[in-house]
Amino acid sequence: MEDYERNLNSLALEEDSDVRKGPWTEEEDAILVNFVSIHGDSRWNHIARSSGLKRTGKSCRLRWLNYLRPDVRRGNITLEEQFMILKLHSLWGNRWSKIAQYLPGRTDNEIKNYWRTRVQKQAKHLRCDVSSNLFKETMKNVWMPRLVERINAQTSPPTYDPVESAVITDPGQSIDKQAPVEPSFVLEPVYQQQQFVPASDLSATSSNSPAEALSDVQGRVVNGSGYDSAGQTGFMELNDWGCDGGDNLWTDDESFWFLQDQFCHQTTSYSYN
DNA sequence: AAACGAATCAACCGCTACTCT
DNA sequence: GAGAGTAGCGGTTGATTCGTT
Repeated sequence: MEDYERNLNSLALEEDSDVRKGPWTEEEDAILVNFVSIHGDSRWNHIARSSGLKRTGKSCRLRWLNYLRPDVRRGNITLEEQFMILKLHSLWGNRWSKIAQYLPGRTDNEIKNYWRTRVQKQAKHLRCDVSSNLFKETMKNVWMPRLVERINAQTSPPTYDPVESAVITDPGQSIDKQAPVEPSFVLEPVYQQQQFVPASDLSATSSNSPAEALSDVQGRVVNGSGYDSAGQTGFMELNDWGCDGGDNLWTDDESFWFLQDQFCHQTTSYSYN
């Protein structure tokens, strides 16, 4: 009996040591991409076994979803995406995968990381809890309006080429081929004249869809048909409005002191016409 | 140039929900 | 309806990168 148990344990150890963990190699990536192209992106345990990859199905799935999927977007979170994350998080909380559905190409992992590293960090600086009403109010009344301001301040609208279905940030330069094809929403070119609702209304909305949520604050509804039958939106063609990837609300000291000042005095002095 | 701490993000883990037999 | 297998989600960890001294 003891021998039997010992054998079982050693077998388990063998199996454990046979499973690869840690960073994926290019070779593994290539194998996984190949198998997914043949078998589709489901039945991950089957893919893991039949591909010869010494990975778990779970690991394969994660690698595909977060990295290898062709529509994964790379680069910094844009101001518009930051706004959407704050807005949707205020509606749904830590429902990362749900939030990610409305930020095409962004993964739940990425959004979760963004929240933890940027947003929670600011909360820590301000010595308050992210779940506190005070923090939520600050986000609603200060940070989100601040984001809206900065989005508005971006001056050069992109050219949308319906033929290429891609955003051309500079007509002289190459087209961003990563841009989603056939976006359901396109910001109107006159967005610089958008009228924004008062900051205090930002979370007062009962809207349950991101398109509504966004239009709540933009005042001006974006073009497009909304959601497909699966409830998935094509989102807005918002990326790269002349926003170089480093443009981040949370990283400059000026923002921090500004926010801290606002936070301490609990003033809400924003209004939009 | 080196050392160190902070920030970032890919990957893992545990759990729950769902599907199939 | 029960149980097994699998997919998906959110929390956490740890390796790597970046910035500062």
